[in-house]
Amino acid sequence: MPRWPENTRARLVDAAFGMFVEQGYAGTTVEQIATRAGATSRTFFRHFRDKDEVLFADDDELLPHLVESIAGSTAGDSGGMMRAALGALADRMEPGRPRLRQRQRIIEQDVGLTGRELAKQARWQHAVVDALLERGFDRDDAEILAAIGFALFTGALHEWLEGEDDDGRSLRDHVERRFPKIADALNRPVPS
Amino acid sequence: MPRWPENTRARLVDAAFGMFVEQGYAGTTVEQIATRAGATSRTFFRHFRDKDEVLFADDDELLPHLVESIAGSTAGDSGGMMRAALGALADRMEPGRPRLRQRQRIIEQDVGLTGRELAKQARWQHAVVDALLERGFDRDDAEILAAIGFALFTGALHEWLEGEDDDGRSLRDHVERRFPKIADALNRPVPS
DNA sequence: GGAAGTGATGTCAGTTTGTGTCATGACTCT
DNA sequence: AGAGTCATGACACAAACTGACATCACTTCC
Repeated sequence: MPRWPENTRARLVDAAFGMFVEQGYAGTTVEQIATRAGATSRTFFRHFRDKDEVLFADDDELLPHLVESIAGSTAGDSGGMMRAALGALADRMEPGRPRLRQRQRIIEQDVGLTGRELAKQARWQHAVVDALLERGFDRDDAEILAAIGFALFTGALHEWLEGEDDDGRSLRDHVERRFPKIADALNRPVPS
Repeated sequence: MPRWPENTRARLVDAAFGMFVEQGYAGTTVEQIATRAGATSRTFFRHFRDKDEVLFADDDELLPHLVESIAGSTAGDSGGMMRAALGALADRMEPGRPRLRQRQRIIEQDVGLTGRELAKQARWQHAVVDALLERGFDRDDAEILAAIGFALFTGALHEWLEGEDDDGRSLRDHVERRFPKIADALNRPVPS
């Protein structure tokens, strides 16, 4: 059914990651990416709103799962709930470590990219707050819970990305290690 | 001693805010800003790295005060310490409400600007973590405290910005109202 | 008091990002 | 076979930046 190469988008993503790693983000041109992928810069911009978005486009797949984890949780307290939800998220991210590490290094090169990553996290956090509200928490509690959860998760994520591939420590391990430290902020009963 | 108008930078900032309010961020050109300020776009880019930065340039003045609040705090527990530091920060921001509100509305228009604002907040949060480490907290505690503090402060900030100028509720009021909600996460003794 | 800096600004040409518009040509459907 | 679809290419263009050089009021030093 495909009339065209069909994987153009994937080829563009691969080319972009490759060139960003080799030449840095600012040092590579959309034109170069497109050429390497056998396409035109015009085609690049049809697939991705801007040069940035090639790094963020496939990111939002995980969010629905996270929200659903919270909506469908059977834990009795907020701590168990966040633990289960963030653990499941960690499991889904586990196989992507090499690519995520690459991506992380690219993003750190550029203030704009860093900002966009944070904006994405903020969107996620907001979605989690909504899910918690839906679940019956009041707004202040929901916001604090989400803030703590994300602070914890991003801390764990960075530690995990800095580790070696064969260090035997999963992202889930990193996440769960941190939970006891914040136990007293996370021991509220889930509203009935 | 000034050989040139000397306030070029300030004129550029004023022109930029004015045009962003009137025509939106994306809808105004650096050329237009520069012309309105009686300058050239080349001059604009000599004062500000990008079009964005005219909105963020003067922002980091407050950070040193915040860090110093924490370094010099005499409170005995983490809650009192954060309360004093964030309260002092709120006081310093109080007079700037109209401009801050303008700025907020401009930033909300654009994903990139939102991201940059978040990146700035992250830098601040990181500086606060460092200050807490310096003060003797362990890293995990410092990160959680800073995360909670910023979540609380930005929530209060948004509420305050949405209020009327004459509603008699200071930013400090908004901040302090939120403290009791998170008491159990903020009752750790300051390490000796 | 004049010569030699100094430093913010202007001018101009060029690259890169991003968009609007139309053409192309393989593929689908009837 | 003919009509329509649709991802892509080609071209032109605006706007965001950058590098190189010129200017010219003012300072400094002799």
